Amino acid sequence: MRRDVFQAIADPTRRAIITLIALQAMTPNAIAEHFNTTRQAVSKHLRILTECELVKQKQKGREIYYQLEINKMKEIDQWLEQFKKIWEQRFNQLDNLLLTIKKQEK
Amino acid sequence: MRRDVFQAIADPTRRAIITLIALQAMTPNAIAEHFNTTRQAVSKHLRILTECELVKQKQKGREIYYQLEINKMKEIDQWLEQFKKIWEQRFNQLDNLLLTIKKQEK
DNA sequence: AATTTGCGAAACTGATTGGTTGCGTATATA
DNA sequence: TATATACGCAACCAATCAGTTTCGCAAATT
Repeated sequence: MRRDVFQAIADPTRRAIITLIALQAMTPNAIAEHFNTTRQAVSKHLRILTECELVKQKQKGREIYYQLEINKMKEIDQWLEQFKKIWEQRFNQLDNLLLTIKKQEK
Repeated sequence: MRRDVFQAIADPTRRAIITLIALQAMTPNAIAEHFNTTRQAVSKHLRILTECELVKQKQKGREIYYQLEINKMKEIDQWLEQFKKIWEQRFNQLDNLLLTIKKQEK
């Protein structure tokens, strides 16, 4: 089963959860109250986020706090790196890609 | 139906296609030859990529070249911005988030 | 000790997805 | 003009997914 960071952030609810717990670890119930959804639904999202190591659990009595593994978010940034090179290059210099396409078009 | 950039890059094949056409516009057949898949499968991915405006078509006779809309990739970067602030802050200063959690733990 | 609360896990369901096959159309070539 | 090629689109199928319901367990409260 594919379960990586990109799969994790594909879902808007999961992105909202990530943003929510980025600054403050929270329990599934607390997260669910922020959206219009049930604890179980949130719990499922959290499981996916945990599986791909975007989120970490912290047991505190019978409560479980979920906190963002911010370092994992860097993976997305690293993947974007290759495109950043392209768009920065375009900003600074002649647009080589368009030139290539123009040539193909004769 | 949710069809945004994040949904688009969730699929590994689509990420590969994006990387492939980033520097060089290509036809569906040419793309398919790069992977072990059929033109139709690639075509479906391209349709999704087109729908969320990550990719643009360029008709050239009976061939259709697909080219990456690199500007759209910036949207992902913009979303990451909020987390970049956090991880840079952590690198430079005291880790406020962990402090908060520690406090919660008494 | 009994009840409530917070939670994960499993079972189920309807929606969505990725991929294949087949068809129709337009361009190129013979 | 007949054939081959490049392609999009629609139909189909098996796999997966998101969300709900139900259950059981463990910690907290009474």
